[in-house]
Amino acid sequence: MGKFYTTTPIYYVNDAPHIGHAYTTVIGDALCRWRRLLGDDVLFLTGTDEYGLKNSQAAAALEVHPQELADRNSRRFRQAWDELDIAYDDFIRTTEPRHTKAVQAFLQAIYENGDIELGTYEGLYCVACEAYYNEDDLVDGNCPVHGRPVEWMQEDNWFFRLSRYQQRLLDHYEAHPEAVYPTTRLNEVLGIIRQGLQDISISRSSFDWGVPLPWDPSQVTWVWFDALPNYITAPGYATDPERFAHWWPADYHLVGKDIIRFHAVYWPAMLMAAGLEPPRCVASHGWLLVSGEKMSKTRLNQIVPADLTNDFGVDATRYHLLRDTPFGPDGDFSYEGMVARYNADLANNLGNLVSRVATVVGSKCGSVGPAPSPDSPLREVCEEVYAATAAAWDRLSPSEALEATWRLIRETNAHLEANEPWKAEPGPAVDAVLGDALEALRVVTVLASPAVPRACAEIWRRLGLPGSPVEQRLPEAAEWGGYPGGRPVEKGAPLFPRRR
RNA sequence: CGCGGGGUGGAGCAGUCUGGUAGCUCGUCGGGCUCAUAACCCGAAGGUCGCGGGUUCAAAUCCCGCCCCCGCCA
Repeated sequence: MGKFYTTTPIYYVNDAPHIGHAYTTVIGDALCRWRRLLGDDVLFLTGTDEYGLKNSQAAAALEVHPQELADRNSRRFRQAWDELDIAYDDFIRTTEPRHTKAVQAFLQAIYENGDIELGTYEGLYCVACEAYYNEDDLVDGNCPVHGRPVEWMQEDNWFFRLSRYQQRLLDHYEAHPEAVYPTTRLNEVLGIIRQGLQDISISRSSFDWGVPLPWDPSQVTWVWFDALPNYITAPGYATDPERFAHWWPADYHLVGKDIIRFHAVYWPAMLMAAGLEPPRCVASHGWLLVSGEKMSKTRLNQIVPADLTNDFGVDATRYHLLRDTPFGPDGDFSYEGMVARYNADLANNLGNLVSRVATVVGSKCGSVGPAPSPDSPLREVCEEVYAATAAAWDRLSPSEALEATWRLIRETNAHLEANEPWKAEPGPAVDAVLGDALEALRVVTVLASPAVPRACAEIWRRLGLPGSPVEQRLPEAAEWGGYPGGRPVEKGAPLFPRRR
């Protein structure tokens, strides 16, 4: 089995977690859970981005030290992920010593390769963006993104010679078109590169909340140049070369479409400049919109994960994020949509199937689950469903993976309907039908466990199976006939009570 | 201006690369079932696939033009 290293962006700590952050993180978590089922050696990394002018200013406004604000908000992200059952392997904070060490080694390597040089930067600067603007980019003299006044800034800065990497990046993407996903984003990235790359200023002397440049401690590293290397810090760059060699390059950097430029243009060039391999794939998803609008603090339309987990539960929240929005385009989140999806897929299909099977096993089999029949018509469905589910996860399409898995639930409902075991006298025929249903549920429970881990563990238990779904290994665990029979089956309360 | 994406039954999507009965989920209507969380199953209605040309025996699918929506240009 292979290694599988996947990252989420590290989240900026001047903001509280909302479902946009949760969306990326849940996708990464489910994907990694899937790979663990396949037996892969998995490293799933998330964390927080804590340096930079914005954090410094946010802290000043609260009259606390930036580190204190970072501590406070980083904890909020951890809590949010705990509440969503995110099984990260490492949670990195850019203010940790291990990261400082890695960033400085990384910068030094690029510096020694001659791709960081001194220059002068002056211009109109938006503090919120931490970026300079041309005058004609401004809207009414204000930042086009934030609508706030810009400031005239001038500094002697260190520049990364990004312009030297234009051709190498194009060559890289020609050789590895799979390195940006989906293809529409690759086209966008190629467009950005072909339009010409400018050298970028990577240091700041105007404030000190950042990683000092190793050769010029009067300057701190620009926040993006410090943030991106978190992906190499965690697997051990500059601290554990052997471990780093095992994990790098990353298999997936999951990112929102707004930061594709940083991840698919700057970051690969930075890695090349430091003599490292670029990531295997930068996978960019769209935004979760709320009523067609981007979530933002100023619009006050942010939805925090706890709003949903308190109301619907952890599994339902995870399921909705994974199932409702295809990976790639923007998706629109709505409460109504979530209720509809919850009722249709979780309550009416999965939850109700568990209930009806358990009830009939109770009345016809004395609550002892019979074994499935080897030649069940569901057997072929099960094989097709596994193949489709696995293929969908492989192409980073959780919504399709779940859609595929749910087909087995529908077919099982139909199979029960066709045989009506509740009408028949107890006996081998009834046993076979119910054994088939139990077996289908067993497979569903394994396949759906990356998305809805709690419910799947509970169903597993109610079926009388030993261990838990996460201990199973694919593809064997999806092969027909794994339900042993003779196990006590428990009815239990509805897993997903119908809403409204 | 340029670059990229999108426009498919009431809603949300797939199909477009590799032309050839337009598929899925939800919703609606009719029927069945009454084991189950008024859930489940079967069937039906509903689309000139943004518009106009072209290529072809045949186009949602290829080509040309246009309209509308969105994103990128930090």
